[in-house]
Amino acid sequence: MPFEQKRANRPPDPPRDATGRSLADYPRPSVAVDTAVLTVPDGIALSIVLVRPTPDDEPSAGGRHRLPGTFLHEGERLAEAVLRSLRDKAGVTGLAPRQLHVFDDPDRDDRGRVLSVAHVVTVPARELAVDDAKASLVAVDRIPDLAYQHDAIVELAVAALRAEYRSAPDPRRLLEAPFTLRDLLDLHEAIAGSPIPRDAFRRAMSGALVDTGDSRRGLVGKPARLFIPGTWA
Amino acid sequence: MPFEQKRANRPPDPPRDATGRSLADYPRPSVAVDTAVLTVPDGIALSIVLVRPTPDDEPSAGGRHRLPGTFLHEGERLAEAVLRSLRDKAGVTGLAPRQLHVFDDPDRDDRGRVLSVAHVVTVPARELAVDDAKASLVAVDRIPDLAYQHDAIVELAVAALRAEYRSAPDPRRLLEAPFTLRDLLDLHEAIAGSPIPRDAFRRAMSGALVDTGDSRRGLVGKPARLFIPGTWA
DNA sequence: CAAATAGTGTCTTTTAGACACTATTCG
DNA sequence: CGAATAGTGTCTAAAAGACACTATTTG
Repeated sequence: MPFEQKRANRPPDPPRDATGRSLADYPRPSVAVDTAVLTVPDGIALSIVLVRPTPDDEPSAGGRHRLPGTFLHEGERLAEAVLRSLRDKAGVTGLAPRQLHVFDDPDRDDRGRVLSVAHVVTVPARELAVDDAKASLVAVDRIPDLAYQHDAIVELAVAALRAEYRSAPDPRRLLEAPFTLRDLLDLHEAIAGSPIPRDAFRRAMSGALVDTGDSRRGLVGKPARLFIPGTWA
Repeated sequence: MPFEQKRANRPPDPPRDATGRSLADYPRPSVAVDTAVLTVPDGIALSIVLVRPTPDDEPSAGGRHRLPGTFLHEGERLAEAVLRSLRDKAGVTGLAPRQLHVFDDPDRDDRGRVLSVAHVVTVPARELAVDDAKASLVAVDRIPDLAYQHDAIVELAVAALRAEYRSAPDPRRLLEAPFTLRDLLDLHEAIAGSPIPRDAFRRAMSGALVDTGDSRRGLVGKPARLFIPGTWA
């Protein structure tokens, strides 16, 4: 590829600053986004989308799974890049990616200096359509060894989600309202990864929920009341 | 400046990836670091280092104060860039910068696309030597309007520090050990920005402190026992 | 009716704040 | 001694877990 052709893909040279230096004088690393896509498919296990290894991967990936990611395009916001990278692997829209951390290890990628901005998004299972040829859904306590130090991102993502769910009933709207307290308890136990006492949970949540007055019948037993999240979650 | 000379400052072209595309084909934004340097000078007010406006600043700075920052150099880690940017403005070493957030607004800087990675560092007042010609120390509840949306960074930095000090006596080693419980209380009140009940604080902290057996005499009153932080803080 | 699930009442433990008290120093 | 600061004991209120009980459904 001739040099001038490559150059055409670069952003135009920015104006000089007051000291006479252009921003082009500073080295510019490539910037990537990598995203932990979290969901709770069956009310049982907190799970994450992993992209299957492909022959196209660089050697440093070592045939391991990785998180979905992409390079930042020109003029693009980080959140936009995250959503773009997820459209093909899982038909999801309307998400709010949250930043976790910038990984800046110079030797993380074979292909040169790449800064990776790790993100987390949370998706209701009903809205997640994973392309099984490209990716798979794996419970977070069954994660294999990942490429590009993506294991660290998974840890940060899970910790961030757990922290959010400690202070509100359903801050990421994983449940379709209205829901029963049992639905909510199952969700919280899946996210926390540990059992939560039933009655204490009930009272802790009741202040943040609005009783719709309706009920839902199960297979057996007393019908459960249906709630919607209160005003502040 | 001739074109070839500018190019010499750029990083060497990285190798191609498996799809035949070079990383140079992706646009590469400039990357900056901006840092909230927090300290508690007199045991009274949580304060931050602000860089005075200079005639060299770009128009978008609007003559306002800003946080210390710099552009990322070639092959440099983000934390290294943070420490380098602080060496001249405040003679500090041995700090552990923590990332807060990446600001990616495309219009944030006049000079082109700049990603800014916000950081926070916490410095004991005794180790901070602010060059008064370049910067000043301002209490966080007296912050003027800042350039480059740096106000948002200050808020994140203060919130991060407050969260840290809610769970440990002195996680950032702002006090020189050994210290009295009064020293520690004053520090916590300065960071929290609100009064803390004396006796409850005492009992909450006692489990995380080790009594040295020594005391320190004040101007009047009973001498206070001296403590050092326990093993896990 | 029994089994299963939903929901409540009450006890205890823990924690934090309120408040009053004791202890030791300086002038 | 009084003023000032350091440190403790105890009461109360709020929150959380343990546990047992009641309530309502299906089969």
